[in-house]
Amino acid sequence: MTATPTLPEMCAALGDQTRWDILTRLGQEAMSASALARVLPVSRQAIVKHLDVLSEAGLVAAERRGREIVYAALGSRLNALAHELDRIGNAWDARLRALKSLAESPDEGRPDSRA
Amino acid sequence: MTATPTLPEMCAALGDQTRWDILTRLGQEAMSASALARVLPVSRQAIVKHLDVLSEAGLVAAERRGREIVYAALGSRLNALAHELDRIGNAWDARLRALKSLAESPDEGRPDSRA
DNA sequence: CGGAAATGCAACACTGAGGTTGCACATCCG
DNA sequence: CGGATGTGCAACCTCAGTGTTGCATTTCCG
Repeated sequence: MTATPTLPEMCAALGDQTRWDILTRLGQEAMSASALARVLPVSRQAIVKHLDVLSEAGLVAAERRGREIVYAALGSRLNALAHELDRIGNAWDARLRALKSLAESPDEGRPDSRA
Repeated sequence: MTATPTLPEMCAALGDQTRWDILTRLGQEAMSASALARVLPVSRQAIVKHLDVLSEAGLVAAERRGREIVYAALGSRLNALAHELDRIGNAWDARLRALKSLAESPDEGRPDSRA
């Protein structure tokens, strides 16, 4: 979590099936990397790397508990991303609607080209 | 967009800076691959590949106009993705809140607090 | 018609993401 | 203490994604 991750970085962090597998588990129950490795069909080291990426994106929180480190999924970052994507999507569609209405109503301050 | 893209697939499509550059342009103005190649610092072929990915994800629409193919950014898919991410994020946080309240008041735990 | 402009197809190169294995180090528990 | 158990670090491998170049093909316009 060096700084606020960029939008592509956030999406890239979420663009991997294994990471979603991890997130799904962590969304149900906080657990350690070793525990995840026991449940998922990948090595612990791979899990650790994914957890690093997810942590960098602010999607998981790590908490040291004795000799193990327990991770939990954080919804807040995901909600923030969702909000941003929603805004962008609305902007695109607004643009499309504007173009469409312009095409459908030719007398909107546009020189007459037909009659 | 053969079938509904999976969540990781959608995010992966959005996990590239160049594709965001393309989407940003297409969100402002519909244009062809060649036109994009003139504006962006990558070759037309690279643009075409990215447009294929974006099209597969349902994020852009292609329309043939004469000898060229004009692409436009579609906000609807992005809004749908945003909605899904928001739901998931809320679920995670709900889980966290449930655990926290459970830990603080072990006797008054409620299994479901849905409104 | 003839050329400019756009797309389509294919082979190729390079980098990095994802994954593995092996071992060293830390930490808890019986 | 001593053995599990968990984490940390590093070298290594493989392949798909990103990008390039070159050329063939389609399509419009003067």
